[in-house]
Amino acid sequence: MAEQPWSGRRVTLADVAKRAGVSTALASIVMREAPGASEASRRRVLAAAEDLGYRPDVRARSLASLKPHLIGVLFGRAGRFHFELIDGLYAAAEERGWELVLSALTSSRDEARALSSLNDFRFDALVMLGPPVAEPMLAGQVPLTVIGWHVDQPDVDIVRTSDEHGLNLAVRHLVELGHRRIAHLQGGDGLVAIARRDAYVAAMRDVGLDHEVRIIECAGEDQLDGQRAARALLDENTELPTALVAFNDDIAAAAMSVLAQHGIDVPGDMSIIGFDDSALARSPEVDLTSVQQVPQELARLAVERIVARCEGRKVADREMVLEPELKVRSSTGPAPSA
Amino acid sequence: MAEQPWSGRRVTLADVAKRAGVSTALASIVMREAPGASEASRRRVLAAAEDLGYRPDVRARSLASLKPHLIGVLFGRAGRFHFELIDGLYAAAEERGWELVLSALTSSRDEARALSSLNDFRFDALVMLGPPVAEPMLAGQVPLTVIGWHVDQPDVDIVRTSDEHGLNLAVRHLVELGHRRIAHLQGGDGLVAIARRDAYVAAMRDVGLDHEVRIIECAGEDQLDGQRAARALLDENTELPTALVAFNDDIAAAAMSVLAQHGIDVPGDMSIIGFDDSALARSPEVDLTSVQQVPQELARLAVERIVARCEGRKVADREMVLEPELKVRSSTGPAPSA
DNA sequence: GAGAGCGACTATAGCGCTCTAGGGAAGTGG
DNA sequence: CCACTTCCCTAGAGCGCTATAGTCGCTCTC
Repeated sequence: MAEQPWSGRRVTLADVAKRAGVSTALASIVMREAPGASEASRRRVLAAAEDLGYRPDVRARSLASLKPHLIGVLFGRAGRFHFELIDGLYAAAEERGWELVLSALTSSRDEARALSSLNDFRFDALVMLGPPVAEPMLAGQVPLTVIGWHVDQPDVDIVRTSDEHGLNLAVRHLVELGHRRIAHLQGGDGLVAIARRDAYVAAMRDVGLDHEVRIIECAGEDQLDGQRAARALLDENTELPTALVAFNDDIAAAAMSVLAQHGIDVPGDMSIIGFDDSALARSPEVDLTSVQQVPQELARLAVERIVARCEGRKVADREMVLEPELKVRSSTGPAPSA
Repeated sequence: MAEQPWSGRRVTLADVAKRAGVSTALASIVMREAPGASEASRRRVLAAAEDLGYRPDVRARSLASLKPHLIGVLFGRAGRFHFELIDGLYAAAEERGWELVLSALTSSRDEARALSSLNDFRFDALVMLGPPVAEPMLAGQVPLTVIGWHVDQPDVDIVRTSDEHGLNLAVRHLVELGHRRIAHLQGGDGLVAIARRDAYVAAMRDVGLDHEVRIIECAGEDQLDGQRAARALLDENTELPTALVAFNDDIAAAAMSVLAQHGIDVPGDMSIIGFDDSALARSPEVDLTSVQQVPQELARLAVERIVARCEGRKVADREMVLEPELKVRSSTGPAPSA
């Protein structure tokens, strides 16, 4: 009865076919870039589609097709890094004509819930961005790719930046600058935070500074957490480190500003290194030396491998680890001469 | 109970119908809670569905149905508040058997792009969470609801918290405590920031403190922006305000910690009020007086009104404005006696 | 000249569901 | 006993697309 005023009938494949004077089957062939159409009709169909402003209906397409070309994406509260990952996923998926179906993990919506509602779309592969869990349910039941951390389960594809390599670069950079008392600001007790902490410890051992290992724990990975940790460090009244390697850029920047307020010069008195190389680190006011993660690249690799897997191609290694670079900026400098 | 839902052929309505010994039509009636099934068969079908672990295929359902029961959601980089909105939307939609289709707005994926990919799902209503734009495209073409800010266009439903009322509460609370020099920390130049700033100015006028209006601009709405602004304020070397009303909790908390480091006691020397009443404000270490927004409530109202609109019911007012409460905590106190 | 092969196209059967039209059985009223 | 409901229920036609199995001219080969 109440006719929806906004609903002009949608343009369908049949409309396009009619206008181009071909069958819907042929129009379909053209639209999905399948072989079997002559150049002439290909052009005609494409022109008709363009004229009518035709866009295929994802629901119908994925229903009818054997492979829906749908990637489910599970994400948590998106910090900047996660958000850029999503951005990258969109770009990579679009490039291949795949669609993304997002599902959020919130406090009141756990993994099972988010998954089952995603499942109602019948995706053919799943990407998890977070929150980092050690054992994703569904591992092995569906092609699953985890971006950003390591899981032990087999049958899970992993794409991540090497924390080991990143922290190695950071520590070595500092050592080369003459630092020895290098502390780590750990960002909470999440899987990633632990991995980076362990990587820091390993890196310190590598350069023979086991005995200098010093870990300062933050409650979480936000700026406020970094501030509190930095303040706690100053209050400790022990000998200060000459360099700090933080879990991420937020914490590093927050610590930096606390130090500045206490008259501690960066990098004169203390050097600081972040992680992610986010926009924050790159901003001129902060100008933070940081281990670079390239979310677009991680996303691209993840999609590439999902597509490969869905097409039945064999995938070489289950875990792809990108070796990050260290972006050196003005927050690191020579160790103060004792 | 449930089989492995992700391996092998999926359970369809036909399977459920067969097991229950009824037609798919009847099974469908039961599954979508339509009238026209006896209690006995209703129970039988439900049991069969449960046994098989059946979940309807959203694609097929929304394809076949006249109203897909799909709500498109456009969101930007989600801060805590946005994320809680999404959470609330899920809850409200689920309650009514509707589905959400999320689409992210990123730097490289503008409104048009995000919309057209959403459009491929043929949603029947759209919710925008951000970024706040003054004139959403698609206004009037599709039932559109904007959560959290005001737009002038007709044909757009609006659900938001009253900034006017919120800042009025904040200013009045401070005035009652004896404050006169009340400044505002403006969070960037977004639509919401401007609205809150104007609301602050109006509130000051209301209490006859026009001449005390003082606005401190932050570059954005993050904690770091708040820190910088607070530091700039202290550096100004002018008479300090005795109270600060911030754009949001993040900025307020950041300012608070800067003040603390400068030996300025909160609330002894200066009172601070935030906005959102986020988890941050509620945390015991921060314990910030804040204007409360209830994202779940905003989300619920939005969904309610979308459903109403799609069912052809008339909707009373185009704009719903929730009057927030002020949550008083320990960051506000009597003005220091001059 | 009969078959075979090939490229370009179409007919049509689904995909998993919704929903209208209608069927049969039981209940009601004259 | 025959309408006429009412209540359950089912058949079957789509929704917009994909994909398989053709059809239809051709050219090529022996």
